[in-house]
Amino acid sequence: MKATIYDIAKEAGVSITTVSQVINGKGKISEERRKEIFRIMERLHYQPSVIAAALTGKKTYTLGLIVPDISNPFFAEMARAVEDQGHRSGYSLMICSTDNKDDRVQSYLTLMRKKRVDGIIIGTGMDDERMLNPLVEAGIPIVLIAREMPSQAVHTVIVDDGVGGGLVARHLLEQGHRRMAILAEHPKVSSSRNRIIGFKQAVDEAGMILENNGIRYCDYTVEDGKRKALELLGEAVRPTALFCCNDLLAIGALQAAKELDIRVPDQLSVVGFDNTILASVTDPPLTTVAQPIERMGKIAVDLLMQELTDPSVIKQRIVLRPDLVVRHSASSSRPDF
Amino acid sequence: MKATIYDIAKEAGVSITTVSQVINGKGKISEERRKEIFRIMERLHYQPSVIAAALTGKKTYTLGLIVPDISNPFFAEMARAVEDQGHRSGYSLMICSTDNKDDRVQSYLTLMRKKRVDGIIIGTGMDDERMLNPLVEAGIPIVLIAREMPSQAVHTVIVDDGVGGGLVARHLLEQGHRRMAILAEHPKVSSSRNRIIGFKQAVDEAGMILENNGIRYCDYTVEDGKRKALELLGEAVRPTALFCCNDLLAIGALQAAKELDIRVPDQLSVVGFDNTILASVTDPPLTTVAQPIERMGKIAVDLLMQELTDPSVIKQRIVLRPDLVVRHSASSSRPDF
DNA sequence: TTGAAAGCGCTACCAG
DNA sequence: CTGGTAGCGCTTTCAA
Repeated sequence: MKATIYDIAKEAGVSITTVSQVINGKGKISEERRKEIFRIMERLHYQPSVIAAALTGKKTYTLGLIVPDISNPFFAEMARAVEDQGHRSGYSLMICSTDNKDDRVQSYLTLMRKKRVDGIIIGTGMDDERMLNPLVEAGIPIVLIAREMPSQAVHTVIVDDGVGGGLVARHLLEQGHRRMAILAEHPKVSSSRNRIIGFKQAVDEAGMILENNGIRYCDYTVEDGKRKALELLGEAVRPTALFCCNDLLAIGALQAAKELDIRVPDQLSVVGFDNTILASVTDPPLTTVAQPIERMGKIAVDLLMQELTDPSVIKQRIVLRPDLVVRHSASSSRPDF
Repeated sequence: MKATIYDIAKEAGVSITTVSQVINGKGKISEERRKEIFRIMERLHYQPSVIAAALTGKKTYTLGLIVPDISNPFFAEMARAVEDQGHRSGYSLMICSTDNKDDRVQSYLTLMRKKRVDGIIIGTGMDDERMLNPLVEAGIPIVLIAREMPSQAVHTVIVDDGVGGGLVARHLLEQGHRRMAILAEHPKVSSSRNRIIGFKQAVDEAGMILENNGIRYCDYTVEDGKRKALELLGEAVRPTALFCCNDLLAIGALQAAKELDIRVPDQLSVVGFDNTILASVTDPPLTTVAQPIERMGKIAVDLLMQELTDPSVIKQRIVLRPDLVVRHSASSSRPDF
């Protein structure tokens, strides 16, 4: 059977209290005893049970990360950043992919509560934001990453999506594009919404007009991006530029263009968002907006740690600045095509 | 404060035993009481503590997944498959990225023990395989995925790497390639080793010779793949084909070729391995070997579940067949270049 | 059908 | 410095 704290205590001829203190580096134990006890723990392959410790009112040292899909490079990179930063403070990471389905979100949220995670980082959207209420009321530290939910009093770490959208619009406008369409995520996704708002606003400011039917809402997949891009590019007067609200959609757009024998960037400019590893390997390499995802993950964890230390900290909303990464998928408009 | 089983019991005017039974669907409780108790749990926002349940000798319903890097698409896809299959049986997933560093592997392995996970899926290599001994001795179910460790009596799910290497060799050979070099992972990685062995064997069988200096060992990154490819392609008589032991390295090779103005596939053929999402978006799209990663993740979890149910099950070694996915990065050798 | 009581392994508080 | 003891929230006999 597994060794317990009792076994160690008995073997060392001390009380479990002493052993406990040695494990946690608390109290004052003679150096001699301490060494001896460590030796015995080693010999018996003893591993203190985090479970039992957690039950005693302490922490589980586990953080939950809820995202739409961990196999999506953007969220995978986010997970890595969160994992690393958490690990530095001794926390491990439980990941949950929701596919943006509310029932999965709900089921995972419930699970996190049952498992008593110390904090939750949420990078997924949900139709009904009230799902979070029970957790907030229960005082579980929560931070939203790359998402916003104004209705909830929780920490938030985001990139300024509006600025990002504006960056793209101005870049495209500068190159002479006038007919620009958008491949958006589902309207319920705030980040996507804000990117579009920023984009439109910059277009407005330039005195241009973006036609409404130039927006297509897509699932978070390459396939759907391709499908919707095909629709957009199949129209009589097709756009000369496509702003895609994430890299996956942009890749779909690239594939659609290839299928229609439309050359990128000569005949069509495509801009993505996120700057995942994918953007650097496409043909042509994707011009896209970079989110400082590593930073964001780090900050999200720090916020959690802060709240864990002092539950009364005021909720913060941290907005990072996105950057336009110019590669080769966008160039000047060529009206002659 | 959080509601406990006592609160529910008191509120319902029954004993905690009854509540416990209702929660777990055990014992015989009158339908009436059952309903009433469920109603109260709902009203008090009660969530049974998995922690407490686990302490009582039951399971934690948590699985550990240890990989080199969750932000690497191959492992991210693996994680997703494992997460989904685990979720079906009520398990959640704890992920750990080791960067292939033994001290990180060790630290995570220890952590999993302390957290009493019910099983561990290992997709990372380690220099010292004996690190697993304590876990095996402790009877913790372990399954190796996309890795092998003959020295350990654990379940293993892999793709037949030798066959995969052979597939690549024959494909390249058929197209007339004779000077072929290899971008390999670290020699300690069994999968990479076997791919090379299979590749060489097929070359042998064709009566050809592969020069030894044609192998470069790389870190698991695009950058290093590029660096080593640059070396290989900078030689006096450069290879006409590059077999890369994973897609990341293949992308590095693609980038190196572009930098040297070597056209792929006209002047150089590049073949990858893994068939991650990356392979479908490169320029040109990558010919690569597909591992049925979803299947593998599912099987790995099933094996764990099996062992959890019956610890005496005999350890299995499941070998899946890889497939060559022909895209556009490899074509016939053109000796005139 | 239902309840009382004995832990699970560990921490924290209070004595000594 | 070190030990005793009371739980933490839940499951599991064993009785009733």
